[in-house]
Amino acid sequence: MRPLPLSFYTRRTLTVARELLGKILVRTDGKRTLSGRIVETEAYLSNDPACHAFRGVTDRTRIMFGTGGFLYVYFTYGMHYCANVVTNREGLGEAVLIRAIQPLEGVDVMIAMRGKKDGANLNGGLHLKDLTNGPAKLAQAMGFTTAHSGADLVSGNIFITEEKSGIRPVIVSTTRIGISVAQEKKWRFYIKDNAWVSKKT
DNA sequence: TCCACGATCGGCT
DNA sequence: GCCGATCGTGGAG
Repeated sequence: MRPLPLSFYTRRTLTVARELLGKILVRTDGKRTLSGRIVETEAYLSNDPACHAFRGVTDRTRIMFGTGGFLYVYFTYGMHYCANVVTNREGLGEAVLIRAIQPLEGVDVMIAMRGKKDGANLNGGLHLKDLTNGPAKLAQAMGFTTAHSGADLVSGNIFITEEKSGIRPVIVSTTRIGISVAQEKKWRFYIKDNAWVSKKT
């Protein structure tokens, strides 16, 4: 299980957003490993008014202006965290939002992180598909907060790796969710027919 | 300083 | 389908 190399991230953001689909997002502490297959992403570009980096460098967005291959986590709506992958070259300010993953390893831990009881039968109102089918949900399940913003995805214990099968997923591209500007750009990508993709379209 | 708003979610109708 | 929670961020003053 090797992290994707820096060269994966330092390409065009739309390319990275598509190619992240089917890859495995991993967080490990040496004891437990949490992982999930990335099934939905959104691209945010430097000339894009919906992008956090659009208005230039701030304390929050500084990491986006570095080189690709780092994690960017932001806090929103007073209660949620969302995880992004910084892409392309230094100085641009581009990233890919990870919108949904299909849980693989550490499902019991993810359920606990999501604050629901009884991982055995999921009868507490939490269905398995609701565990990580949204950007704030997967961040909570993986335990990502702003403390992890800036994490090095190439050499750290949070990383992305190739799927073993190497199967190329069927990709759908459509408009992004939850933005008030640049709504026409079809920069949301997801794996067709995957149950973990977020519902809204 | 102040203040409007958000790359969301879950509960309620 | 609608609405409230809840607070960091950044643009305005």
